[in-house]
Amino acid sequence: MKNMEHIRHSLAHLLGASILELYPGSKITLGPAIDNGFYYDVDVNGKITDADLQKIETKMHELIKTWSTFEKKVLSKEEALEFFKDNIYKEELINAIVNKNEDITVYTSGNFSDLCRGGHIENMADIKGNSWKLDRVAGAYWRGDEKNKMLTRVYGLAFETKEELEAYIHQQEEAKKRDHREIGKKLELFTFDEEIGKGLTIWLPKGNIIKEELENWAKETEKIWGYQRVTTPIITKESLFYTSGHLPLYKESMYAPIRIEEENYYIKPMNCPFHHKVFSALPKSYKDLPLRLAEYGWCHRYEDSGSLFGLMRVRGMQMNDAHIYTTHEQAMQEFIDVIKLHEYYYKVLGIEKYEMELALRDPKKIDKYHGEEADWELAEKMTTEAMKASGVPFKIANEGAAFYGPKMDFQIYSSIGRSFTASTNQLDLYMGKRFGLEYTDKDGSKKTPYIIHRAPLGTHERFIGFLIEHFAGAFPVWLSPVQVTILPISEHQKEYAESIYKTLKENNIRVELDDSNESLGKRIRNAKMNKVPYMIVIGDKEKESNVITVETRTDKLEGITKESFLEKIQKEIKERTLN
RNA sequence: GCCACCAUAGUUCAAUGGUAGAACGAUGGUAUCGUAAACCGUAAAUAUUGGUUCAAAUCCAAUUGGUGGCUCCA
Repeated sequence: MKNMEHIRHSLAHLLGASILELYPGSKITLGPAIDNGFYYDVDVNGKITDADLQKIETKMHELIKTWSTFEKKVLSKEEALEFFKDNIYKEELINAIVNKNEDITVYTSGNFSDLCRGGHIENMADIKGNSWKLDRVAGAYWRGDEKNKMLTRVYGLAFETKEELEAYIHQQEEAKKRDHREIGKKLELFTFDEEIGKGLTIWLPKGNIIKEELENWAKETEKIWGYQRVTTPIITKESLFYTSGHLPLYKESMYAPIRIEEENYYIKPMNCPFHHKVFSALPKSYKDLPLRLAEYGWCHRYEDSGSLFGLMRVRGMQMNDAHIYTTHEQAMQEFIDVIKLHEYYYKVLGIEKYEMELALRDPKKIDKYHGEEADWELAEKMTTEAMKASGVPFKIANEGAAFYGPKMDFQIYSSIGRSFTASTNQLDLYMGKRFGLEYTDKDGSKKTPYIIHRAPLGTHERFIGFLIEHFAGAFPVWLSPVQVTILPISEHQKEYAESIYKTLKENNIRVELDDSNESLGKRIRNAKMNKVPYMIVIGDKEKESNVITVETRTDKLEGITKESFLEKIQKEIKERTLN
């Protein structure tokens, strides 16, 4: 794919050149190749909107005819600064190159020269005219820093052939059909309301079934895995968040305080400090550890309005949260157990291919992290070893650690390709000290527990958003809002249909009897569009033979009795079988 | 939050600055039907506020909400 990268990079040059011609006085900055094409970030003299893309594309087609190869030239710092004298961005880049003691190279094709490390196609004529197109306009901060000026980024798609480009575009369109926002609307799972507020989910009855099923599963599982449930308030006096250290760091993403009786109360953005208070409520012995405290805590975060995204990024969220307080000796095993718990959950949900990311400290933001160096080193060592011991595939990221400790994240990608953290498992050697938590060890000495923060099912908002896309709305039986639809062909079979409905209903199956005034074909269509896993059509044949025909999403089970169907579906629900 | 764009029945879409329409859905009725849309009728909308104009869904501004990115993040 080296060649593809060269093509994309060359096209970025062409894009930069075209923008300069159409918008004289603009300052071009950086234009790399990316996974599906290329972009160029420009400080535009004027304004580029989506409607202008065609114009730029036309210019590119015009210019490419005058380009052939890229000529390389090495410049001295002075020459380079002179060459790019009106461009402060290039000036910054040149100084950075000089600081790294690298050559300053400029590549020229046609009458366009750009500061560039190299990596171009040999001959521009080899790029097929219909294998690329401009895609969209976006904003991007210079050097990715929000304190800097926002530049205009023009994205382009580029592939080796026209067919590949079309296939990519087609695939993107298909992916959009899985978008949880679309499916959520069609299947009536959730909604938002302007008057209630941005990012505050309204779970409709059908979506709420999924949420509750997931919750029940987690409660059942955590009980088996030795967790105890607690309930803590959603608001607290501000001092709690000073104790935790969250307030100075996260104030911006917390809802403003409620002032009452001359005190400030905050709505909690996370549950941790509350669980620490549960720990310290009663004296603890090493015999009490590991102590696993779980809660479906209601958290609210005032996220930037621009970053909200369907269910994947919301302002109000219910987290599958728990904190595990351990002795120093137990911490590693507990961390591994949480990884195993993740594996169990993913297996049941049919999530087979995944890679965990172990987020360590970012050396560039070392000030962000609290606590002692020795604890950090230990925590990073322990988590790395635990990951290895677990056998779960993972990669290390030297960024993204929480301010109190390293974390293992499960990254998911939305149907349109955005990435999110779905689950998390964090080792914290710091907060225990901060909250003055202690337990009495065997020898009578007081020790600070280590804390594991974990949410294998993340927030249910995001996790269900992910599951909607994962299953494309066709949930396994146990999660399906409607599990069975019964369709009597005509009024003549209504009574028999009702008896089957009653049997299933009495056995806690989410069954619907659709005897509405519509044609059978229409009612079947409705059931299929609603992704109902089982459909039972009742006609005279069934009524007389006292058996039923059950259709799954893919199969047809003929002539089974309602008793054996009930047994089958109950088993599938109990075992949370995928289908 | 920042850059760009978008906003018409519940939904998906129409409508040169000059009478807001359709389909599905909802609802009332007719047909009682064997595997992905039966037929007839009814109700229902220009996000909000202000401005330009003889006249605004259409032009302008602000607000609200959404979309694609950037930054941030479960």
